[in-house]
Amino acid sequence: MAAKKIKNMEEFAALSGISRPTLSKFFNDPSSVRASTRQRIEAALDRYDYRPNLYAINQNRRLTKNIGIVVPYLADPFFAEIARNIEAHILGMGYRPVLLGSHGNPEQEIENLENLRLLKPAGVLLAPLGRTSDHDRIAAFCQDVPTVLFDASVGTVGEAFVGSNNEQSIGLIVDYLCRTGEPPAFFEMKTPANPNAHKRRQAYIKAMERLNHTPQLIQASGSGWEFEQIGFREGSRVVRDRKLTTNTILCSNDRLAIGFLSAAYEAGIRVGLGDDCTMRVAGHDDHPFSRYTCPTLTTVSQDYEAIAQKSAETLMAVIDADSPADSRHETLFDGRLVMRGSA
Amino acid sequence: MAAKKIKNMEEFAALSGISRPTLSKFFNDPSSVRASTRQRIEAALDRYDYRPNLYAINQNRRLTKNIGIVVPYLADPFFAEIARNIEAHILGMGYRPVLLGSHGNPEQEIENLENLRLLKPAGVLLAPLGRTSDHDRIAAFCQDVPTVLFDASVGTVGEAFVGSNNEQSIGLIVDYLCRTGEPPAFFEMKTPANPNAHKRRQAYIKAMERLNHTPQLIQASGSGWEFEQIGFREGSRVVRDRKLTTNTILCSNDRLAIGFLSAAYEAGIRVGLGDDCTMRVAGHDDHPFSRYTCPTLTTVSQDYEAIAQKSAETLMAVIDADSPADSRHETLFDGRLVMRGSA
DNA sequence: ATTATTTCTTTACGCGCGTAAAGTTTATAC
DNA sequence: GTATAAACTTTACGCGCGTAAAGAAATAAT
Repeated sequence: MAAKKIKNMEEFAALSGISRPTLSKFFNDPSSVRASTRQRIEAALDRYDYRPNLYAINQNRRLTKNIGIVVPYLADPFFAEIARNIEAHILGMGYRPVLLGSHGNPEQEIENLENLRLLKPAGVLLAPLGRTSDHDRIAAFCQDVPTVLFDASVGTVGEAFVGSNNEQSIGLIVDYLCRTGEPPAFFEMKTPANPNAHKRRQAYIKAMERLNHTPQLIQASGSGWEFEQIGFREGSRVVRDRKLTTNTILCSNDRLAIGFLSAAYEAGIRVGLGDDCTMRVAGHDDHPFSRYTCPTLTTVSQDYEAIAQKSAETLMAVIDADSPADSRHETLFDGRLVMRGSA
Repeated sequence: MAAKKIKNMEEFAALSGISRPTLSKFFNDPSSVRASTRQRIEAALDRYDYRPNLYAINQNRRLTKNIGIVVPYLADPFFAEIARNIEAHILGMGYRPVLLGSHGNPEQEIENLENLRLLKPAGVLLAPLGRTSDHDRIAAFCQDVPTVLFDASVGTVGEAFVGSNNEQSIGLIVDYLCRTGEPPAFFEMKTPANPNAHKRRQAYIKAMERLNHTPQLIQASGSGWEFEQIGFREGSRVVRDRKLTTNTILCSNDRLAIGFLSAAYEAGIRVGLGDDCTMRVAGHDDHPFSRYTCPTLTTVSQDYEAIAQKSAETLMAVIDADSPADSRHETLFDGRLVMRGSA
């Protein structure tokens, strides 16, 4: 990599002794040129250090090699983690990931999509906000850009959906909790930001009825994405009132559970399985922090890596098919029980 | 916003009755055209729904309106939160934030910078990995692109640095801990990923000596960015061995403290200020989760918003000056003591 | 060696926009 | 009302690359 600064492909062609159209072919797909010329180009490349102008490349392309990734909330380690996994897969497939967070804001979500549109992406992986999303505009976007939804769905929008099987996973942990102690009450938000919450509530009710128990819902007020705070506030109320008919709480997600555990601790209530414990708490998602709560949180894991990989693969399939698919494909991954100290 | 799809600015010019060069001026700066024509354009804009092609715009510009934001680890809520704040400021200044995470990987960090280079950004806000960063290549990047470092510095690289005043903040909490109980031991990583860690260690030693106490370092082995895990592992060892000559632990950062608290809980040691407590633990950063630990974590807050705002403003100043500054400006924000339950 | 095939070079045009130059219209000043 | 400045229109070129077409060169097949 010498000092020489190279302005454009023309100049690099002159210096490397390869015609510009051939270079252009090479940069679009190195395997599309003869092995011998490829070597010559690569040799020249580390002598002269040239990289094609990104804007000029994409100007004429109808579609770029960009893949948009949109998640509802980047400061939530769950999404940060899944985004990280997806990024890696996108890169591995020779595409450029562009990561955007919606900050829990529907308008930001739409703006992210509109900004992505300007990038002429080959496709988009979208984890929508859910209930608060602007459904129509998301649908319109999916019409124009190949889009795979993950984590949460918005109606039947998008070419495909990859998520977790809430019925299975909630059933799993309800079974476990009932088998090992009192049947759980279900702790959730009254107006949850995420559509998975609805499915989880229904799955909870179904599982409880299957086991001949009466479902009991605890619904926290509050909105937004400060789940821990909501879990803490409502959790404090719950343990103070002592109106519960059970000592076991199943939280709709781990972040609520983290807040709940904190509230229980502050109230001097010992949570867990020990003899001195008076309460059990379980969560859902296997959030990165759930192994460091006090006590450590029993939960159902979502397979981040599997969801990431399947999402990326599905999008690639849609892009390669390039005609809008005749059917909308749904992939739901089963959860796995993660037994820790809290239940 | 009618159906009509518009191909390019030429076409929009014809439909709106405004010449293309004037439109070009408008899109680059709406206030640069007469108010009356501006209204005509805006009226046409929501009749026809046209947006200039991003790639064509940027092709001829030497610099774009892009601002790169690079953080070492997006799955760390601290960085996610600060990135979120910075993004908002960048947008408010009429620029386009491009957020990239380095996943704790120095090569990824360099690749992020190289990718940013292709975007011809007006400037970059970089929170470097620190010790493991490729200093030379970061320095080379800063030579070409106006860059402001934040959170952690790399030598004296970059046009400016915005961070926190570790000497003040560590001094603050050491003072507090000594005033209210036994002087703290300092819990940190032996080979910390972050250069702030070194400054904090030195600040701790200095503060202890100032108060005529003997510094005591507890250094956890392990590398990477799984701080909670390292804090948990080493914390378990510390509370098991009982070699400590003090009941008070000051952790180099909140994530270590979170792991430590979890270890203490598992070991049945009560942490906090109550009569039944045998240990105090404090952290540093006011991490988003530190208010939900058990007990809640006493710490020193970094002013996320102030750091974000100052970083963005400083970068703008550097960009507007457009000549490399004659001096490197450092801004250090003081920490604020956040008293919670753990110490 | 001859033919067929692949890969390359040469030449040329277009993408959508920035932007400069020269001339024309509109607003502001007197 | 005229003079002057500001803002606009018209015209034209360039940016760096994708890509098509035609011919030359290198490789593979016979």
